[in-house]
Amino acid sequence: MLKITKRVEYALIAIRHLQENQDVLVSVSDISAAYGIPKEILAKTLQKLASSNIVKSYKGPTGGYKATKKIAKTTLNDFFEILEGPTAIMDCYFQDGCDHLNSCNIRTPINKINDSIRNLFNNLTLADISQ
Amino acid sequence: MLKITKRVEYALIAIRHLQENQDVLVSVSDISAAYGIPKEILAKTLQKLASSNIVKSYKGPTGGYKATKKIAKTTLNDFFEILEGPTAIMDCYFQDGCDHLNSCNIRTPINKINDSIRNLFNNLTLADISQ
DNA sequence: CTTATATACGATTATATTTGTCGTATATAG
DNA sequence: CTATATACGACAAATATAATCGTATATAAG
Repeated sequence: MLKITKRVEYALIAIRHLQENQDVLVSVSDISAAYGIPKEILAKTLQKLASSNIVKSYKGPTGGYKATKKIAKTTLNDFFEILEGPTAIMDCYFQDGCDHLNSCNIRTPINKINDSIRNLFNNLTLADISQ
Repeated sequence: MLKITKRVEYALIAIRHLQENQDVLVSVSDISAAYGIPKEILAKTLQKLASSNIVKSYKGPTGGYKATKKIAKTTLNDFFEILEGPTAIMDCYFQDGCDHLNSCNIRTPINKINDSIRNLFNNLTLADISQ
C-alpha cells in the first residue's frame, strides 16, 4: 500500500533524463532504451506531461521532448495529479460512492491523514527532491 | 495510487469502535455487523493488532477484544507496519530486487519522498488523528 | 511529393495485487 | 459436553495496474 505507480516512476526518470540533457531533443525511444522502460507507456506518460507543459514536445523525425522551466516549480501534488488524478488514501475523499456513510466512524482520521499528505506534497517541488 | 488497504481501513474502524466501547468486550461479529465488514478479514486484522498489543483479545464465549492504552501512543508508521509491513512508495526502498540499479537516476528523489512520508507518519499518532 | 520517423491517442490484453472465502485448530464460559 | 469466541493457513475471486496493439497525424529530408 501507499505505493506510487510505474507511470509516476517512469515520469520521474524521464524528467531527470531530460534535465540532464537540456541541450538536445530526446525521443521516447532514447529514454526507453536507456532505462528499459516500455515505449508505449513512456510515450503516453510524456504526452500527459507535455499537455501540462511540464515538458515540451516536438513532432516529426529529429523530434522528441525537452525539459521546461516549469519542472522545478511543480509541486509533487500537481505532478501526481497530472499523472494519476487527485491524491487520496481512500477513494471516498474525492468520490462520493461510499455505502457506509451513515455508519462511518473514520471520517476524521482519514481526512487528517489525507490533509497531512496533501500538505506535505504541496510543499515539496520537483526541485526540492532532486538533490 | 498512494491508497491505504481495506485492512488498514477496517483496523481503524475497529479501533475507534473499541475506544468508544471501552467498558465491554466487543466481538468480531459485533463490529462486522455494525459496519458491514467481512468477518474473516476483520478477525485476522484484529489478530495482528492483538499480537502487537494494540488491542487485547479474550477467547471463549463472552470473549472479544478491548482497546489498550497503547493505541493513543502508536504512530501511524507503526500502525501501518503492523498491518502491511514497512511503508515505502516503491519496493526497492526496502527490497533489493531492482534490475535497473546501474541505470537508476531517481534514487535521490525516491528516497526524499520516502523519508518525508516516514517522517510525517512517525510524528502522527493514532491519538493525533482521532479528533 | 514521397518516405521514414517522431508524437498523439483510444481500445484491448496480461499481470499483479488486493480482497474475500473456506477449512481447521484451540480456548473457555456455562 | 457444547456452543461460541479467537487463531491461523491455504485458496479463490475481484480489482487495479501495467503492458501491448492499432491507427492517426505531424514534419524533416531526399
